[in-house]
Amino acid sequence: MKKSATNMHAAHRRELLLERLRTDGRLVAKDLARELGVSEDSVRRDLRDLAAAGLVQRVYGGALPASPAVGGYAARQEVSVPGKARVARVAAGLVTPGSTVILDGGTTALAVARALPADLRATVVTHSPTVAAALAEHPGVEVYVLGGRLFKHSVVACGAAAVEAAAGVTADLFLLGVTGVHHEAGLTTGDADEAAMKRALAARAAETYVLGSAEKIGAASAFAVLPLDAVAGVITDADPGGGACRALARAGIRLLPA
Amino acid sequence: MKKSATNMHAAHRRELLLERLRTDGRLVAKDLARELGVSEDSVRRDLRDLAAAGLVQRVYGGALPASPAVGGYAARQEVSVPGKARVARVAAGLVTPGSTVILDGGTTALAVARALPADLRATVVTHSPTVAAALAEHPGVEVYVLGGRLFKHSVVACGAAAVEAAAGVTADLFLLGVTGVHHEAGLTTGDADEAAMKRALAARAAETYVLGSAEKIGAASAFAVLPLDAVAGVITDADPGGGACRALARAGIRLLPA
DNA sequence: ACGGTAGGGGCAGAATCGTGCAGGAACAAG
DNA sequence: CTTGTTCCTGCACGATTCTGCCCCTACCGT
Repeated sequence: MKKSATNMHAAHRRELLLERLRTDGRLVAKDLARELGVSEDSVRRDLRDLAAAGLVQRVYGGALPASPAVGGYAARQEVSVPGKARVARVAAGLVTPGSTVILDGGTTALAVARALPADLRATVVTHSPTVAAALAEHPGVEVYVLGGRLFKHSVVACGAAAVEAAAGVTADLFLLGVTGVHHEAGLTTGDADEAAMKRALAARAAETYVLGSAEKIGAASAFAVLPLDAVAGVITDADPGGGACRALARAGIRLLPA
Repeated sequence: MKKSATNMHAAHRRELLLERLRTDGRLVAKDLARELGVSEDSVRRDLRDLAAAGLVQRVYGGALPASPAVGGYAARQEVSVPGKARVARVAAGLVTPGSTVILDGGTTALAVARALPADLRATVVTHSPTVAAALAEHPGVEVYVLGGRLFKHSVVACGAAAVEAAAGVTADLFLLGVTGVHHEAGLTTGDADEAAMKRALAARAAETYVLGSAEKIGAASAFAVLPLDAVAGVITDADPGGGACRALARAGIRLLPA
């Protein structure tokens, strides 16, 4: 059962590699090995063959798109921000095998779902249909969807029913996506119901980490989700020396570089 | 095992394989053998013949779509069967403005979601994250997602929690997707939990219509969902003069041509 | 220059493939 | 109703492919 899914066929794995290349703009052999659940040798072999076929350009430690144009047309539905992928990869590393994780909605959380190792055995709770659909690809991950009224803008379940459903959950970790991480305004988002939902989720997890790609740092939206000191840390690819980051550091926030 | 389901002819099984390929984006010989109840050798032979016919691309351990372009993530949600689109259009026409509709999971239901008029004002309840995400594009549709454990194969919420969540819903119409519409076996699907969920949804709607594209008519899967006389009708693009359709008509089933 | 890391090749085990063979069911002809 | 044919299916066997690990060499960063 899990055998067949773990035992990814070479051809299919290469399809994934190419798709991944379009998404991230580059391929790192080490990460790929971990996330696909195969040895680095196999990834190396795949990259070698793909390079031989002219589909990728081999570089030390990984591969790049064969032609610069190939990497560009990725923007089908999401902005291919490499920083977001890095944040997602670090966040995925926080997920301990066997643990229960609440995964927020939004494009960054979706990237986290895709960055989870293919053979990871864990339980993921999410109120995002999009994230849930993505996790259907991970045979070892038990997925629980929280139901409720769908908030169309970010495609997540919100409202009283969703908050109530969240109350029945207990998790080790919550990976929270926001639109603003500000040293005074704290963590903010653009919708009141969404903020309440995120708050309810945070209350059900032992630890909360914020997915804070660079463009979020120093920004503030309309509705407060949580104060900064309510979370265990912020995962970000922003320049640690930048003003916004220093302000956060002064506020005693733990920053995890991505 | 039930003879009729196990003893399916090779031709029919290949139809299932092709549909499965469109759904999953890949075919794994081992899984197929287990799920279809035949030996791996037979699956291998089918894959070999399909590859010879140019319908699939053979790879080690399974098969991929013949054209690499249709194998990606996007194609997985694409409904490439024209008949399915016709069924979906007819089904979408059954949705009255202002009414409340329960929409099932699966590729056909997804096609229905996309076939709904862009300016439709209605309420849609679904246990499919994929369908919910698609409906986020419809600003006039109020979407309620039913939560629960995610059944990975068809990407729908199932289990006790989902059934319980469904109990709180009252709808005018339920558009039900199944894998088999058989004059004796009734409406069937491939998973027991999924069958229970569909049953729970049918109980909450005043009327149930079945999304029965041609390849489903006359087929039977392992688990019974409902008897044929429990539904108001079957929407299908199958030949009304065909044997399977005539058998259904003899059973008193209302067939809506698509 | 040196330690650490990545790449290439070989090797053994495991999984998969292709083929031949025999049993059984469906079907047509007698 | 019986018989012969055809097709499908499952099992067994050898051939092929894939994978992970080892070792050695080449390259990168300090």
